[in-house]
Amino acid sequence: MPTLETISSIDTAPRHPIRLVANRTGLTVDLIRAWEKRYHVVDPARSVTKRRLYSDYDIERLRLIRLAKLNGRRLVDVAPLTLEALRDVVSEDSRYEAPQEKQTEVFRPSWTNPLESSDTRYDVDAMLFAVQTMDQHRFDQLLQEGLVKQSLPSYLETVIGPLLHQIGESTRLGKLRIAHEHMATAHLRTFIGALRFRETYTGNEPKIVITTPTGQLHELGALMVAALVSVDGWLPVYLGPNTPADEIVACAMQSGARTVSLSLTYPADDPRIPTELTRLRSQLDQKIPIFVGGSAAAHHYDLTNRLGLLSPPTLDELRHSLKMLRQSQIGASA
Amino acid sequence: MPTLETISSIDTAPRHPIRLVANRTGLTVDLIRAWEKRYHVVDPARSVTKRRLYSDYDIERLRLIRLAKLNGRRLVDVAPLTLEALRDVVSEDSRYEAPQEKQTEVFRPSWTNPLESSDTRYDVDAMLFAVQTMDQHRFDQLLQEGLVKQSLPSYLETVIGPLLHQIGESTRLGKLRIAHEHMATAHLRTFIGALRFRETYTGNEPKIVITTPTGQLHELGALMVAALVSVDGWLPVYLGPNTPADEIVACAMQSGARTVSLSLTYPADDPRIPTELTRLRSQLDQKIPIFVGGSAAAHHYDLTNRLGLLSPPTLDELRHSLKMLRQSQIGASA
DNA sequence: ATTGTCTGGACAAAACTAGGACAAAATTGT
DNA sequence: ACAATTTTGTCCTAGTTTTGTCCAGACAAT
Repeated sequence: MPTLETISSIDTAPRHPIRLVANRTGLTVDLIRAWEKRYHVVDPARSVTKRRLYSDYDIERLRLIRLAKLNGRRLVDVAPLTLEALRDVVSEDSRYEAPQEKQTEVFRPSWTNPLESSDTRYDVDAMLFAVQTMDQHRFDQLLQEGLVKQSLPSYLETVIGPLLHQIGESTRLGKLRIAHEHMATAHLRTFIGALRFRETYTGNEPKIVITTPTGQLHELGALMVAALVSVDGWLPVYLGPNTPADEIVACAMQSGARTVSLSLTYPADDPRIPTELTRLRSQLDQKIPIFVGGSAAAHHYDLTNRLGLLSPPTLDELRHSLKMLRQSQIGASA
Repeated sequence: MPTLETISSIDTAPRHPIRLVANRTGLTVDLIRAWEKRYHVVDPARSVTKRRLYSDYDIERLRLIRLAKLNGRRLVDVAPLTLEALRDVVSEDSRYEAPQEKQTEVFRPSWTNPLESSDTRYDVDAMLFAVQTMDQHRFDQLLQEGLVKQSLPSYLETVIGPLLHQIGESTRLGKLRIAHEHMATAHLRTFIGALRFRETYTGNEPKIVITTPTGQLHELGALMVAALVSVDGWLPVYLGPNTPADEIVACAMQSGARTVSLSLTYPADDPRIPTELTRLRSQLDQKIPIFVGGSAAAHHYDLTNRLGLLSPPTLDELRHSLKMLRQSQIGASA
């Protein structure tokens, strides 16, 4: 069984000099010594000539204590804790607020430079094949791999979007069974749903209500939007599919959302769409813009135009519009 | 499980410095002190050097008072309230346009289960409260916290199950809006969906097809089963909701599944249920047992009995049946 | 011989406390 | 509608505690 052990076994053999510990933990050499002197945070072994020798265990502890301090803990309180207790404390704290240390954006290539289309087409084909053979593990693996190759926005636009389209088409043409489509959809629902929790939230983000109107049961488009906007510092209030206009209004008011985004896919000509959109626009504060997207949005161009709804043709344009909106509304903070 | 603590009701032990409280509540340090000075909003313990030390209880109070203020309450009015009274106030406010009168005991559930400890009831209450106030972050946090306190199976049975039930009931009674239910459902869909990926798979697990039959659109019950069985070494082939019998059969055959599990919730008396179940049983290899569960399974007791379907009344019994099944088939094949 | 680590102590910056000042915002009175 | 009053968030000062950095002289490592 090929597993990588990270948690349980940490080497307690003392061997690292203090300089290395400083580099790994982000603390200064002086500080490590001061902590030891004052609070016995660690008790490193010594070489024959009294040099401090730290174990991996010590390093992990120091790392965690530093994080705990960033979250507002006092050294006195965390110093005597065991490694496990420290882990608990840090993870508890991190659930409340984003860690002060912003993640380095090294691995986020610009979304203006998406991968070669041939690459992504290959990816999508491989995914379709995994679906067809009901190889869930492979499917998941491909999804994960595709994600690390590029930024989340471009991934959504160049991989997930086309994949959804292909799955729909293939099912319609009989290349995939309904069961295949179901499995893929269920899997993607979990996968995309988890994407927005890759971001950390501070609580100050402007909110955006995301859903689909009554009659629209396909939620993956809306979910993609939720993942997308969370990258740009919005907090999605995601309601799933099939939400009546009244409820969207109530939700927007209660949550204090700045805007609303709807996704339309199937059926494209559902007669409830005009009714619901009209109702929504009339009941919602005029200062709150409404975005309409999805493959069926084009069918309602006249309507959205007349109601003053915004329908950016691509996810990229949606992002751009949201950025503009955010800049124009720098104001009250709770 | 390193340390199991009695965190269930809020800890009153003073230990947090003011900085951490500020981080968690979103208030400034100055403000916390000002509130204490003027209205004795909290009365933190002191360290030997007069530093303020706050308890979790204090933090929760401050959090709620902040929410109450955001809803327009005056500090004078809310300052002397107890935690419970504060909850009621905030909950009432957050209902936005509440024409209904004194339903102050909103979330003292009439529904009680002897197996359920007061701990988990408290958890579920807190979750419902988070849903009602549309505090997604808090909701997620509570879900995560609840999970680390116990094993996944018991968590599903004692927390998630009752939570789903309560959300359904509260919505039916008008205590929650549809928007609240949607938000909670969407969030839980992501959360529960991710649970089964906590397990590692070797590829040798027996497979189980999990879905709901045509007409049953609620998938969370089925998803819970998927998470549950993955703990016991099954590989769920999860198809989402609303799968026709033919497709279930095709999926079971292609994937080589050993068994099938269906979840029935709403509508309980859908006429398609007997049709679909009968069709499924007749087309599927008789050696493959079919499990039927969910709150509506009881409505079809006669039918399931007649068809030879298994309907374990609890998740625990389902687990047990699956274990038996697995043992008997391992013996038979090897 | 140069560089790094050790101990112990000194010192400065940051964080906290108490009390109070002040202005913006909300509420009340006219 | 306007002014007076109250409420509320922020800021200031001055003294204390906590925490990070620096220094000096001795010794060790390369």
